[in-house]
Formats: sequence, C-alpha cells, structure tokens
Amino acid sequence: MPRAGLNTERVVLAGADLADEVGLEAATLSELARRLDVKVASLYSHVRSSQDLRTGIALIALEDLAERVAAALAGRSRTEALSALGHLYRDYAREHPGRYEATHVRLDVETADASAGRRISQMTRAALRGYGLSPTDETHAVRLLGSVFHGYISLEGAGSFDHSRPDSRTSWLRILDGLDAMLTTWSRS
Amino acid sequence: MPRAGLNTERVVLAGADLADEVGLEAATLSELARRLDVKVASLYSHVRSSQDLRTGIALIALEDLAERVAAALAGRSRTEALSALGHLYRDYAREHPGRYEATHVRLDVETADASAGRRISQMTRAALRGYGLSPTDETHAVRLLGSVFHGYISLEGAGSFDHSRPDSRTSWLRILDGLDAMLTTWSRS
DNA sequence: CGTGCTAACCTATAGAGATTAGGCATTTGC
DNA sequence: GCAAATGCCTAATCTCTATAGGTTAGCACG
Repeated sequence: MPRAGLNTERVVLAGADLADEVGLEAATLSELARRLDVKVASLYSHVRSSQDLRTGIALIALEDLAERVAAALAGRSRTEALSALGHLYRDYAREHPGRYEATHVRLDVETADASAGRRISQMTRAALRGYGLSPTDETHAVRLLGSVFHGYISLEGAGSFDHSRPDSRTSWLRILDGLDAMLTTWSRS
Repeated sequence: MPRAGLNTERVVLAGADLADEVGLEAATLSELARRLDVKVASLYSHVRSSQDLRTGIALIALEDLAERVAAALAGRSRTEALSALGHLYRDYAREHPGRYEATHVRLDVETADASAGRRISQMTRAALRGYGLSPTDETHAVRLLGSVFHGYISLEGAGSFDHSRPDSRTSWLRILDGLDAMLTTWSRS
C-alpha cells in the first residue's frame, strides 16, 4: 500500500490547520490521524506526544507572527507602529484562531528562549522607542500592550462583545488610540 | 455503607477547590470522585457533565467576584475605584486560580445573562462614571479594563513576566496608573 | 538486478476520562 | 413502619493518549 509520506513538519503543519478549524483543544492526535488517513500510532514517529504537537504549532505560529510583525513595523513608529501591531494581532487571531491560541501555551524556558517569541518582544520594544520612554517604562509598555492585545482578542474570541453596542472594531480603534495617547503622556512623567 | 451526603452544590464547590489546586483543565470528574471517595458515575446524579461542572464553577466564581467588586467599589470612584478593581482581580486570580480560569469559559447566552457577570459589568460601568465619559466611551473603557485585567493576569499566570525585570507588581501598578491617566484624558476628547 | 538499511507505517494492547443504563440501599416524609 | 425519593453502585461503551514490537516501501549502492 502507498505511504502518506509524512514527516514532522507536515504533521505539525496539518495539526496547525486542524487547530485553526476546530480549535486547539479539539485538535487531537486521533482526529489528525483520521484527516491524514493514517493510524494514530504512526504519528508518534513524528511527534513525541500531543503536548509536543501543541508546542510545534506554537513555534510555527510565533514564526508566522514574527514575520508579520517585522513587515508591519518596517518604516513605522509610534502611532503608526502601534496601530499596525494592533491590527496585525487581531487579524492573525481571526485568520488563524488555533495557531493564535497555541501562541499562549506555556513553553519551557529553553524552548521559549529559542522561539521567535524573543524576536517579537524585541521588535515590539524597538517600535516603542519613538515614544522616548525610560527603559523601565518601555518594559512596562511592552507588558501593557501584550496584555491588552491578548486580553481583548481573547475576550472578543469568547464572544464577550457580541451582544452589545458599539461593535467590537470600534472599541478596538478607540483603545489603540487611547494607548497611543497614554504612551505619549508617559514619556513626560 | 454510609453515604457521602453529596448534592449539586457540594460537588461543584469541591470541584472549584480542586480546580484551584490542580488547574481547571485537570479538575476532572474522575479526580473529583476520588477526592470525594465516591465512584465517578455517582457524580452524574449531581452534575450533567464535566462541562456542566465547569459552568457551575464559573457561576460560583462570578458570584464571588461580584461580591468582592461590590465591596471594593463601595465609597470609591475614579483612581481609587480603578486601583481597587485591579488589585481585586489580580488577588482573586492568585488566591483562586482555578475559579478565576473558569470565569473565562464560554457560557451560552442565557446562562451568561443570568450570571453575576452582568452585575459585575454594571458595577464596573458605574465605577467609571466619575471620569465623565460619554456612554459610548464608557463601553469602550469597560472593554479596555476587562482586556487589560484579563490579559495581564493571564500572561502573568503563564509565567511570561517571570524571567525579566522589573518584577510584575511594579508593572501592574504602573499600568493601573497609566489607565487612570488615560481615562482622565478621554473625558476631554 | 538484488541486497539491505532506514523511515514510515502497522497491529495490538493498556490505561485514563466521560457518559449511560439499570439496580440496590439509605433516608425522609407521612 | 412503609413508600417514594435520593444517593450511590456495578457494568459497559467510547474516545483519546501512549507504548511495544512487527512489517514493508523505497532508496542507495554494489
């Protein structure tokens, strides 16, 4: 009988696509095997465990994001950079909900250090340089932005803003605007 | 043989305690049954499903939070109210990580409407009244605060701020301060 | 061409959790 | 002290994860 011709990369990519379709939680090895038309045990030649699959998806997603962040920040600073970042994350989460979810699974320290996550936070920090913050405030700002982006996208994804006016996009624009004003003020305090 | 004397409330409460200990994910009916010294099937007399258990934990947590929010906001407004809210959520998440996690599981519309969640958002809105925002901006502000609180606590819980300076509490204070300044500015725009 | 290695895939097995069906025993209300 | 309701049980079935160990496709090289 013919082989499926899998390897680790293809399995993880298929896992990422599956996660985008059905959610990270429901992206099980069993379902993945079904889609790849292969027995479950066969997948263990390519990934160590289901947790390992999730980690792989997270690493893919972080690479994706790092690439997009780099493109979005090129030639932009302050207001423009902030806005670009905000839209970028929100769009990515809508386009690839499973991958985005994977972005927030807990990674062990070495894996996290070796991931594209570091690059992303460095780029974010660089993008904030235009606000002229102190190094400490720059750290606070990176944490703040991470929190707002993650929090908003997570609540929006959970449907928290579905049943009230105004629509979510309006709030998002207003919030990005507010963050810009806030960072502008910070540089003077 | 003597009975354990369970009912729905006790089961859900034990589930909440278990979730605080081992995390919501790991708070399974099997483990719960073990702790209550009862067979798994017996729990189905009290909860419909493991999803139903999680929903129950979420409702308990929202009630808890509503109570604390009411106490924290009494006699406070603007800066003080905002700060009280921020510390309240962060403390609750540290004290009851499993219950806090449950707070963000997706509830169906009717359940969510009947929960203490509505009360919480109404109280939050009322607490912001002191900033003199337009009704629309008040909505944006409630969404912003929800996002920052949820996002920060979630990232902090995932260990994202563990391996860099300054410590997390310092950022939290700075962020609450920044939000206060931002809302103050909003009222004039 | 054929020998043989390696990677890809398989069967079989086992344990954990969720869920349902159906039965027995303990309480509780009268 | 009896009937009904309640609390708990055994047993069976699914699904998913994981491991052990066996088979074969397909290439690399003589």
